[in-house]
Amino acid sequence: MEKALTLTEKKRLDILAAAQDEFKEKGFLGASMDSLAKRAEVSKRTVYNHFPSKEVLFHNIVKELCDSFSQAANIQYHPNKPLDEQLYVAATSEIELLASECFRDLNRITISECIRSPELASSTLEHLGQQKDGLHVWISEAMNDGRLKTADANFAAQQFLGLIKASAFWPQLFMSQTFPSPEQQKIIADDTVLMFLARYKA
Amino acid sequence: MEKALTLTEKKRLDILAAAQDEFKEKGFLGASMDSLAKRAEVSKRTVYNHFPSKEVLFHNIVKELCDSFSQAANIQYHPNKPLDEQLYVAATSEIELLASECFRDLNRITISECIRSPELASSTLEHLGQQKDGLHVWISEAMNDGRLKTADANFAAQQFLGLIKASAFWPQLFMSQTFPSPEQQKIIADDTVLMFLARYKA
DNA sequence: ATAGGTAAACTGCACCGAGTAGTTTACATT
DNA sequence: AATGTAAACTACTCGGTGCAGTTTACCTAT
Repeated sequence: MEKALTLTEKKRLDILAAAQDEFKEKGFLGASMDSLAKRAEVSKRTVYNHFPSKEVLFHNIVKELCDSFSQAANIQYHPNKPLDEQLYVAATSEIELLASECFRDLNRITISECIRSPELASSTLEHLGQQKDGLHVWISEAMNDGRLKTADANFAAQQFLGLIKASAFWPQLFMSQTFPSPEQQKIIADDTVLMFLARYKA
Repeated sequence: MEKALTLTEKKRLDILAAAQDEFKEKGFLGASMDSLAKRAEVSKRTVYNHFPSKEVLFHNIVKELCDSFSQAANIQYHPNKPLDEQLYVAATSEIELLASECFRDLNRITISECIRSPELASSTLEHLGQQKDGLHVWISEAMNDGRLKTADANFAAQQFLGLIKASAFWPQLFMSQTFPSPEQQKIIADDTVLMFLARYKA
């Protein structure tokens, strides 16, 4: 079996792709099913054959985007490796996530809707909420190991991510700033680790 | 002249108040002029007597909210006072800003629109963009004074604010978390200053 | 394997009811 | 008589449906 894309399946993918573009451009309310169907080069009726409503289609897009993350990034605590080295890996992989096209797409689509729809916020969060835990657990273990000062590990993780996102997420999302270059990314990662360890290193 | 609110002026204020609620609840696209007029207990015609279009009304709301900040918060660098004390004031006043009802209203109204309308983003930013400069200048002066390690003052200011917003802004905006209690606010401010000085103190 | 037939999917359009921003009309209050 | 009002109205777009006719996919019979 080669590509073996039945026409129906192909149309379905066309619709999903077009819907993603439409929602990304205009948001949920601004998106129009007519315009979306035209984009997909598909009859509107076909759209409704695949998805019963605009909302269902929207949630399909969100779920699809949520699932499209390799979802690794769960750093493991190593008692013997230097802390800065391990944290640098964590920072780099977080920046890489923030830089990835699909993650930025997901946020452009969902975040503005989340302000007025807490259920969407919590469902997306829950749908991909593990990577935050990764860092939190790492910090906990390093604290228990006596290599970091004891403190609120959750709060510390929030600080760590806040340092990164302040330069490599929020400005790009709302002020359409360009994403940091690889050199800038390295500075951000280095400085985040530096600052974090300056505060928490035992 | 006492309160001397002409009936026309009173209606104008009713309309502005109702519009603010409507936009805050439903966003620009979701808001309806009919519902808004009903909210203000005013004929729709009256709305259009005061504001020629939905867009103009929206921009009036945004401008009004922008102007409603006392806009102090511009901390002054004092070569003799302790750094932590001065920074603590800065952190506290930033948190106070983030906590203020009108600032949160402004953000609930504008931020989701900013994702798809860069012009609105830049115009609002410009309309209240000075308080960022305050901290930036303070850090610059402290660096020139030799009391902070020399570094990119802009980046450092971004880190400082990022630490605060990670706990007292973004989670509340998108995940409708409750705002930190005064005790939590104190922890955030303390820890932000602590971390910042651990990294930058000369 | 090829031809033929069937069922499912797609198309394009007309259409529905609801709701939109914005305008006009006709009445009521002062 | 003058002003401001509510209600009706315009011209549209929206999400969603019904339907008639066409295309595709697939299974069967030769």
